[in-house]
Amino acid sequence: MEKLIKYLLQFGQLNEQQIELIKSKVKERHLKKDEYFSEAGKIPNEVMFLLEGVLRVCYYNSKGDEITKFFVDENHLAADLHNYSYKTPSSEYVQAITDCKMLVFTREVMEELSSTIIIWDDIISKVVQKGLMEKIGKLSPMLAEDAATRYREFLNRFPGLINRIPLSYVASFLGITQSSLSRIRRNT
Amino acid sequence: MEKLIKYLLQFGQLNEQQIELIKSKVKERHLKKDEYFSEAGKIPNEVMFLLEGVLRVCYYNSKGDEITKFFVDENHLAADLHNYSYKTPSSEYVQAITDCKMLVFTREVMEELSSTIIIWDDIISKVVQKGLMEKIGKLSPMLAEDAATRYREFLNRFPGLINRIPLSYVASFLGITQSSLSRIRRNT
DNA sequence: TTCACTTTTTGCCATATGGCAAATGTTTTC
DNA sequence: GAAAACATTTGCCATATGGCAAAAAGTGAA
Repeated sequence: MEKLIKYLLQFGQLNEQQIELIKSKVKERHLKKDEYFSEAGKIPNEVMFLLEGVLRVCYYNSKGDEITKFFVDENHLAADLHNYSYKTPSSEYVQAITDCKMLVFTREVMEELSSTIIIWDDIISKVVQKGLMEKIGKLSPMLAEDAATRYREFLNRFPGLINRIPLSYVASFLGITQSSLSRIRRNT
Repeated sequence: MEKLIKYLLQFGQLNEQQIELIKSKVKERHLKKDEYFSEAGKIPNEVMFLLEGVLRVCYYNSKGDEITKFFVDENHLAADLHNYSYKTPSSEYVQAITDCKMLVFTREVMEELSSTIIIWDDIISKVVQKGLMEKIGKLSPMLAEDAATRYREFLNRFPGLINRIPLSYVASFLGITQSSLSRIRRNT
């Protein structure tokens, strides 16, 4: 829980009372490997801060292949922001790749914190902005490189992840097949 | 100028006086085709709202090829947010692809508006958030598709752009060579 | 340890894309 | 309108990646 508070304090000041309020509202949740945090087709009503473990965000592409769109690692806030905001059904699902421990804010809690803590919306919007910029930073250089370079980029941008998750997920994130990734790894 | 105000009002209320202040501070700028809005290596000190024309955001990848990272079209706010915020030199440059008309906020103006208009930061942060989400929406599905599908996606996501810009830029945005793009277009 | 199961690597060949240079088409300039 | 400059397409062949199936390696349970 302290991790979350420390994280939030980077983005704005909170007094003791506010911190206590946040702590009292947020719920801890555990997911086993392969369990789902959220499913496609449902309206996302939660925002989550990942304490331990790794998640993947997935969808099905036009060929019907399951694609790993993004990985979420520790100490990051995660939500399907677009669909959370507009209350529209998500087209992606979020699955635990390893056992996970997370803190969950329901929509009600978010709204309550928003109306109680004057600076809450401001903090969240900074958190979101930073998260989105990081995400773009990770995605954007991917397109213009060949697969081997994208793999090296992945190793740099998600350090430590490679040994914790199946290669098939990494391959689909990189936009190549698992066998191609395997061949790339051989020559590295 | 009205376009800008209309755009901003989507994100928050502004009274007449505030609108006049904004209008008085913002500067209109024109760029001819191929002129630069900003250059790599410099700290970005401006935020811009594109009224007319198309811009491209570019950088050089690891092989030294010039890559078009993104296109900016009309009625969008654009800035190298990360480097603007942290006052670090940009690694990308922004070039007009067609003649452009834009409204420019200097850093001083942004700061002045921020301290004068109570809701300014809030509006800007919403604008930025929406812009980042749109950008991710355009980038993210790109990796998992083959080049022909990416091209069709491009046509959908940037309607009307294809006839206004050189194919070489589109090719580098799609992560393929110009000749491959040409072959894809032949079979469409 | 052995067995069943999952993950990763490999082989084989098909297809997609790259690289380069020439040909063709288009736009600009004088 | 002709020449020059630029943009796009095409041909040729090399290389990268895909698709599929089998082999190999790794993992966990009994």
